[in-house]
Amino acid sequence: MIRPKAVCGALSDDEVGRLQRISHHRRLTAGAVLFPGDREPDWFAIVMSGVVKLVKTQADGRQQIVGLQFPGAFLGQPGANPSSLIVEAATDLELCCFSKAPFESVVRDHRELEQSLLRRTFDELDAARQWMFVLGRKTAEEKVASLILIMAENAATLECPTDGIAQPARMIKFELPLSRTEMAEYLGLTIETVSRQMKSYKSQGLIATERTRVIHVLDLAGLRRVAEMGKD
Amino acid sequence: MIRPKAVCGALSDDEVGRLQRISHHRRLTAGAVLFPGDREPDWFAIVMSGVVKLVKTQADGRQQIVGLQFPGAFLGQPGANPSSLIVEAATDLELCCFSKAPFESVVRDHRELEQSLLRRTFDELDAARQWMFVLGRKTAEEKVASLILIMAENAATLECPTDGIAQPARMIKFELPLSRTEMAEYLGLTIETVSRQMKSYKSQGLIATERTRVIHVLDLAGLRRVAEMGKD
DNA sequence: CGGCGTGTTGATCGGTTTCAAGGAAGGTGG
DNA sequence: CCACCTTCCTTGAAACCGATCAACACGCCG
Repeated sequence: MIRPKAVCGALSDDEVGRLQRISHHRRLTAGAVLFPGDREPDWFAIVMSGVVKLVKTQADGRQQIVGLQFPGAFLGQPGANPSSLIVEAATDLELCCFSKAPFESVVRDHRELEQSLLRRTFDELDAARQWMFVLGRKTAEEKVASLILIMAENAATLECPTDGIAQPARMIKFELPLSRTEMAEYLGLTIETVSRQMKSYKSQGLIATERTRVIHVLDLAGLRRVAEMGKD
Repeated sequence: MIRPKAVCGALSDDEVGRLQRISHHRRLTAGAVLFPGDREPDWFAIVMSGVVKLVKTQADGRQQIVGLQFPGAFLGQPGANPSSLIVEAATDLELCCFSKAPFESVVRDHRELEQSLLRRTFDELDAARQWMFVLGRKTAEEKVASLILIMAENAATLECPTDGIAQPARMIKFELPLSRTEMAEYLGLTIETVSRQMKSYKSQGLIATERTRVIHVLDLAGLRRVAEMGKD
């Protein structure tokens, strides 16, 4: 259940009911574009399952993924200036969608929702800044490890919502929601460098892989160490 | 006058009056630490003049500036989870400060203020993501040019609040609020690389400098071109 | 004058990109 | 079921950009 993680976690049951009445469920397949980024979106959504990527592109074709949205995340910025951001399904997706006008009217009637939105946006901002550190100051080796850790953390909280990745004993195994290309676009690297780093972790016994997309984290502490300070 | 740019731009005169009654003016000198980042701040502020830097640091000493706050910006995140961010005066500063409890009570009574805060935070998030593109995908040459452009834009809007940097004819001259070290920390580069790029722009006739801190932008369009796609 | 902080310049090194080729997985049609 | 194709990923060699190391210049202040 993802309600407690989503914006609606701040609401009472009957308020959630009102939201549900104006919501509609939607399924999308990987690669689908939710918001093309060139016009004002007229709807919002909560991610129920799957992963969404936020992409900045430049005329010459360079792309940078500037955010990933996991289940529980809110898509769209009610009342904000439009931002040129392409929002795309990284995996198959389940969404809980709201049309612009009805949702905004619910927000008007429920201040807690707006506050929840503000808190969530502060968290997003913090995550973005954390990632700016990764982009600006970490080596390729540290970057790729950092990304795997984020994915592992997400996978762990999805399976076991209470305690995240805390308990050390459990085996961590999950499917990467990103292709090598997407990993590179998130990390500010090339796919070749990503590939080489993955190989290096494998030979160090930190991870193992199945079919390139399924990751076993064999040495979580070791991976953390690498993500923080490279091979030293 | 910076009121229209700040959060209080959304308020009526007497509401601004109420804010003013709970505010106190503060001056700080460059280098002063506003929030050390290790404990919950118990106050907020609006930047009246000067530039504030937001810094992420790691145990091994690596630092990344993850945001700059210019006049009109709001400091602090009412109701957010604490984030480990060091907030520091890049230049001498004038602030309009609010204690936590009184400000939050004004926010409770004035929803427009909260909405304004949300909109502002969406804008911050957008700026952070824009900068993630710079950090992840731009070359050193493009990075430094991008930074100079941001500074120029800010300087222009400060002098002439109405129209930003639009008019092409006017001479743009301003003092850099950042040292070479800080520029490097914002760009994910070393000071040497920043220095070399500046030299290169000078020899290309894009900029001129006085005493290393005062910049004349001689060819704004050229600088924009370089910031977007390097020397091609 | 000498010392210190800040910025510049030069030489060299190394990590990452680039370029190029090969391999594995999955889908399609015969 | 297999040949073929396409896409994604891996691997290798070479080139290059930015980092590192080191020395020097400049302004400032005691």
